[in-house]
Amino acid sequence: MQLATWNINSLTVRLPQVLEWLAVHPVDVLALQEIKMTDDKFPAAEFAAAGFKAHWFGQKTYNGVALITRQDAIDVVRNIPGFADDMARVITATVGGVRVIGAYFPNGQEPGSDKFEYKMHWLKALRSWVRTEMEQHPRLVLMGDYNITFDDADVWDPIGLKDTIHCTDEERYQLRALVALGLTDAHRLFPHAPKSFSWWDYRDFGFRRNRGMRIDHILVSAALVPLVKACEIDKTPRKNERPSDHAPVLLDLSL
DNA sequence: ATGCCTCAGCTCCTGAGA
Repeated sequence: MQLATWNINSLTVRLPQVLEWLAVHPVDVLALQEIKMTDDKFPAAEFAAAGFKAHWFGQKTYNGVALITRQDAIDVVRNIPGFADDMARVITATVGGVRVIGAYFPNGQEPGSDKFEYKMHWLKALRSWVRTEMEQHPRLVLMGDYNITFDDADVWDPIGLKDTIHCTDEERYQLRALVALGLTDAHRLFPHAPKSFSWWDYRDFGFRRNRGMRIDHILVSAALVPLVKACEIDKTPRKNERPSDHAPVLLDLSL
């Protein structure tokens, strides 16, 4: 079983690239973030023509998430039950016996800002949701754009970016608290080249200079850890003429 | 430096992203 997550920064613009990527990587589950469209605009027919089913949760202009699957997804839940939120950020479903949560974590903009406070509240609500889901689903994957680095190894310039957004102690504490529920960062189960990032700024040739961060993550529950065969960031789509600023992250499971 | 990209939208600028 193969799963992947990709923040595509507008599905309207990136649909051809997503379909092209799926043709090369026919994963069982692809979690998309920042589809940036209302539900009536979602290109379900195009995915169906390519052999994929889809569940989506969008909104106007911003945010929006989807799960693209080869087989049927069941028990679909949108956003975090019990947490009032006008932003479309989370979609959960069961695929092939695995509970999959695809999430677009808030950016937070700047420590101390209202958006940062919202990010902290959202992170606590998500943790509560993941805990609940883990109780019922031993096989669980939480993947998406976390907008948080684990530590300095995930940052191209840890000194210059110290205590800035995605790198603050508060955010990293919340990420560790998620892990403490019994999740494992699949990427770190394997050796990777130093400075393996999943996002690069569009500006100043960020990708060419590898000035990026690893903020897109795949966390797996304990029952899945022995089944993880590989976890890789695919930088190929970032080399497109009009790329997303994020690269997809792939997980290979013995399932 | 409030910018250097990129995208959406009540679109010739602004807000937001990260």
